Amino acid sequence: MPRTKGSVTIEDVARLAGVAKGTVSRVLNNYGDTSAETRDRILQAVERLEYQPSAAARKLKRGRVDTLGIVLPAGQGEHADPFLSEFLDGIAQALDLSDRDLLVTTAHSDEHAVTVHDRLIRSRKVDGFIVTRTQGDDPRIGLLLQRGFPFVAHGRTKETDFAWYDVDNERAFLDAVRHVVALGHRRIGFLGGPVRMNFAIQRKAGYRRGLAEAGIAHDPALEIACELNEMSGAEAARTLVHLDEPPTALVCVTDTLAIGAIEALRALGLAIGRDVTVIGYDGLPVGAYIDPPLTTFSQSAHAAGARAAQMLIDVIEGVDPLERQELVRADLVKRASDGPPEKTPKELKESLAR
Amino acid sequence: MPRTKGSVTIEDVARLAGVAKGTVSRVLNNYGDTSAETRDRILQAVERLEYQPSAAARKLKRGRVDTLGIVLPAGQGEHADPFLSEFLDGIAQALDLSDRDLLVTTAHSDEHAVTVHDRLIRSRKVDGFIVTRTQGDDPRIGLLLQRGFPFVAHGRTKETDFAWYDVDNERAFLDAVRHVVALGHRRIGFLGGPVRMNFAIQRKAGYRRGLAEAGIAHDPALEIACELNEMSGAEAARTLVHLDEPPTALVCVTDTLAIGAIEALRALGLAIGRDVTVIGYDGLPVGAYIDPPLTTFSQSAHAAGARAAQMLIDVIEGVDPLERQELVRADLVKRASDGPPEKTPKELKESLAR
DNA sequence: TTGTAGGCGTTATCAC
DNA sequence: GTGATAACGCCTACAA
Repeated sequence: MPRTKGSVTIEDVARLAGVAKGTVSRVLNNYGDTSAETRDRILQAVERLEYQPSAAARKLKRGRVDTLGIVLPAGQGEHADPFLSEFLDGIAQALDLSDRDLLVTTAHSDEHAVTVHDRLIRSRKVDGFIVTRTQGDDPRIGLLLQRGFPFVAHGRTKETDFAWYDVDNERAFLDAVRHVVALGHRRIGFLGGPVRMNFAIQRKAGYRRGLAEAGIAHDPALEIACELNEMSGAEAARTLVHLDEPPTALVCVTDTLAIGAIEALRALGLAIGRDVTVIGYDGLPVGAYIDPPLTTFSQSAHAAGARAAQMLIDVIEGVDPLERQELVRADLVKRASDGPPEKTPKELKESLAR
Repeated sequence: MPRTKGSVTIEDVARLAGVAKGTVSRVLNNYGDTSAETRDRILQAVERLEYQPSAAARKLKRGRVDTLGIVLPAGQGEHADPFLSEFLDGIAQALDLSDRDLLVTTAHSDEHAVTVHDRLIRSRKVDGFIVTRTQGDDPRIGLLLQRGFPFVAHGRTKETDFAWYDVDNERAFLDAVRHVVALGHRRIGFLGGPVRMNFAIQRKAGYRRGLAEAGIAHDPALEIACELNEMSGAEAARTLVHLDEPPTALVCVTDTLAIGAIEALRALGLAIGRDVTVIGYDGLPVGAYIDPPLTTFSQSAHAAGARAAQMLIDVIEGVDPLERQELVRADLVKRASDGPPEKTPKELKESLAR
């Protein structure tokens, strides 16, 4: 039976240093009222025994565990979400600087996610949560607000009275449309996301604003709501390109959709960046390795994770959540999947007919 | 009604049920010596108050936290390792079934990794570790063995007296060489990994065995040790292809290297799968989206994570670690980056000279 | 400046 | 069967 081998307690340290455990505790927590001499003696004992306070005992007394929690969507069909990996890495990096750790759990549905958050709160395993992929009306956030439990959301929701870190989605898609319009496109398709996702709503708004700004009439046929996987993107691209007046540019709500679209269009013999322009969003590393390399908007998942973690730490330490709301811009990463339209929609249509 | 403040304790439940807290505890831990009547009354109170035991207090008494730990390499240069993401997802899935959680930390060097493991052990935040990317001589495993702390390694080391889950790396690379030999290749390059990594050593052994089996003389110039990123793979590919007698097939120790190699070779105007065959290893989803889709060996990182987690749980619960050692096979995932050589090495060389 | 003691929420060992 | 009560390891008033 593997058991925790004789872990050193504060008692051991006290004995070795010849003081009471209370004194050891005070030194370790920087009360500053201990004499330099005993202080040194205690620290030396700590060093020698390699003493570290038990997280559990400490928690019991102080009510903090120095652990942040995150509940991820369980991997759908073996494919881990690359955005989340980078986001996690960013969190871990920020935590490393603050001697805190990250508890990771997964959930396979919205209700399950709420259950898991609740369990973690009640078992007091974490001090706060980072919530990702927020929805317009998010039950997790509802729970957290109701419980008064610290958290930071990556992305806003309808209600916004809490701490969040978000990308200016609307602005990014406005910029995307401006970009393709500047290239000469007038017929611009939009591969959107599930309507319950808040970011999908915001990005669609940006797309429409871009059209309006350029004086292009909005055509509902050019907007498709997709699931967030390649297949869905491929399907949507095929649908759009077979319209009577197909778009010469596709603005996609995520890189994953864009990659699926590119796959499908190439299979139809179209030259990406010349026959059809495709623009993604996320700045995933994968994007650089597909053919042609994907032009996209990048929000640095890594930076987002790191910043969200730090914001959460602040909130846990008592900062007003409303003082921790940050909106950042996504930047265009110009690669090779965009370019001036070499065909009119009509010519595009004809080239497919052959 | 769940109150926002002051979490429910066992005391609250006891009071509501009109019993002593000891009794509540016994019911909750299935001692089975309680009368059916009080049992029901207690469970009802638990339900009503939505009581959940405090993990910290429980830990203090029982010495278990129901939390597994993993220390990941900190993301190098913004690129999260896709293998690890899937591995994590597998762990999470297994844990979901057992009401345990996963504590994730990162380390930016080998020594740091040891420090972090040590800190986690001493602060008793986890019951055991999953160790990934083992090295031939691994300091983390040294520490864990010395401390007598439960762990499972994904990959073996020199010493193998502990629980591990590993892929038969040698066999996979033997198979890889057999595969390209069967296609007609005789000049076969090897993009290896850092020599301290155990899997790199094993894969190289498989490669050499494959050559020997086919009666092909081993040429040291065809073997290159790379770092595990695209750039390194690209560089190695360029070096090999510019040899006097370049290889017509490249067997790569990871998909990441293979992807880098493909990038570089395509940039030189070579047709992958015809001029040069490239084979990877890992079965990363990305591989399916590059051009051409990467032929690779798949070990299902997801399955590995799930299995490793379950093995660790077994070990924590007292199973002899030596009874938890598993070797699995990696299977060839045939896509389109391999094929019969259309050029001899000499012709390949000439086509590059132009 | 330092020692003593009570309590955080559980579980386990006693009595009854 | 069930109720007290003593730990578990730490922090922190309070006393000395």
